[in-house]
Amino acid sequence: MPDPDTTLRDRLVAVGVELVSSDGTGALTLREIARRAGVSHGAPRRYFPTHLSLLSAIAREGYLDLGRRLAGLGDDADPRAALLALARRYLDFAHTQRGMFELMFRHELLRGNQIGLREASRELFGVLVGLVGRARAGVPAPPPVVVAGALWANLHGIAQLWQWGSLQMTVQTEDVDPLLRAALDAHLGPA
Amino acid sequence: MPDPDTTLRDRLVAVGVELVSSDGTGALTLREIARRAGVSHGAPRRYFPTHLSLLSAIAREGYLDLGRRLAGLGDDADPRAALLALARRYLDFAHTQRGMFELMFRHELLRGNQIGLREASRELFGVLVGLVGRARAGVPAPPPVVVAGALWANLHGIAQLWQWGSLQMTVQTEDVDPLLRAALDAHLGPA
DNA sequence: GCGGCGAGTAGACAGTGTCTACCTAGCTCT
DNA sequence: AGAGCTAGGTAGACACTGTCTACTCGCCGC
Repeated sequence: MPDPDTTLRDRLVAVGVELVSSDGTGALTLREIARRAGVSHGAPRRYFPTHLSLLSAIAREGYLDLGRRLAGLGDDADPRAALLALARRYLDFAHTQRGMFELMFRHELLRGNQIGLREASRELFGVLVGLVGRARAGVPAPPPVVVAGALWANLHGIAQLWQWGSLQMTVQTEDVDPLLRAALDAHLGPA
Repeated sequence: MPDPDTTLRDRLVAVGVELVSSDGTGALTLREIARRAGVSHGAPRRYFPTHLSLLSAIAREGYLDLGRRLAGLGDDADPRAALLALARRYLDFAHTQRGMFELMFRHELLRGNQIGLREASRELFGVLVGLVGRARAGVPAPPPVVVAGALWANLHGIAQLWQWGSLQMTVQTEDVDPLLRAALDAHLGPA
């Protein structure tokens, strides 16, 4: 049911977001998106020169969503608790929004910086660096930016490996929380 | 130049390995592989019922390769040095074998356990657990298997994020080594 | 000698992304 | 008011993809 009040550009992106959520990344065909938006398969070309650019716009929506979910955590009084909350939300996003998460970190999309990932993740990373700095106040080395980088990588790796069951098989535990806590303790030092 | 001495099955996989190395995952078309193997596009079907199963066989080769590169590290006298070497080789593999690395961790391939990833990674993980256990001898908690899991995830995350430049942009450093050392120190405790 | 069969060919089919020619409603300008 | 232009979309072609099916050919055991 196409809403005539919104522009086709927005409708295409919205349809894509819904489609990747319900049917996964494999369903994100240019023609299928156009079909669900109620236009011919040539119409998207007016707004997106290539299929990849449309996918990028959809992925961008995912970054905005993730950013919204992690917003406001930087001001928490207890930086350590905030980091744990951030980690959980990150994992939860990866789990509940599988398709979108997969799309967001596709190599083809990120190469060439088609989407505003640079800006989106820089902001997100800034929050992380701030929290890490406060959580490790007084610890001289390594600098917060390095610890934050390693922590982000850790978080992302856990999300990735956990998602397809590689970790469940080796690490015998039914939820990620112990792993998350271990990672946080490791990077931030003992509580 | 098809070698008539090897079976078509092996030739297809070999061609795929070469192709993904030179032209990336996008070039791994069923028809192109068949073309380079010197057979018609229907021939692979005799050995691989579906395109995905052929890709899985190719990815499997990647796991074997990675396993070979990490082999022998478990016996090192200094477990910490061995872990650093392992981390570097893992990163080096991800960097020099981009296409293969990307292929190996595709969701579609891993879902359904088409390839022998379970076995391959379990063995690899065993080495990791052993090294972690020795490096943290005397430390009671958390158990080595959890630390190893977190460490593996960290390693993988660094490889992934580093590969597409997300980390270079935020963490301002030209090589990964500081990040690797920071991660190792974090998970293993101070040297 | 011959039937069966493993191994590969050839073609059809639906579906894809891209490109190009076309159409058409709505606007501006005289 | 009427001509012309253009943004926004249609329709079809093209080369390509993965899958499926009918077929052919050479080699084996009997």
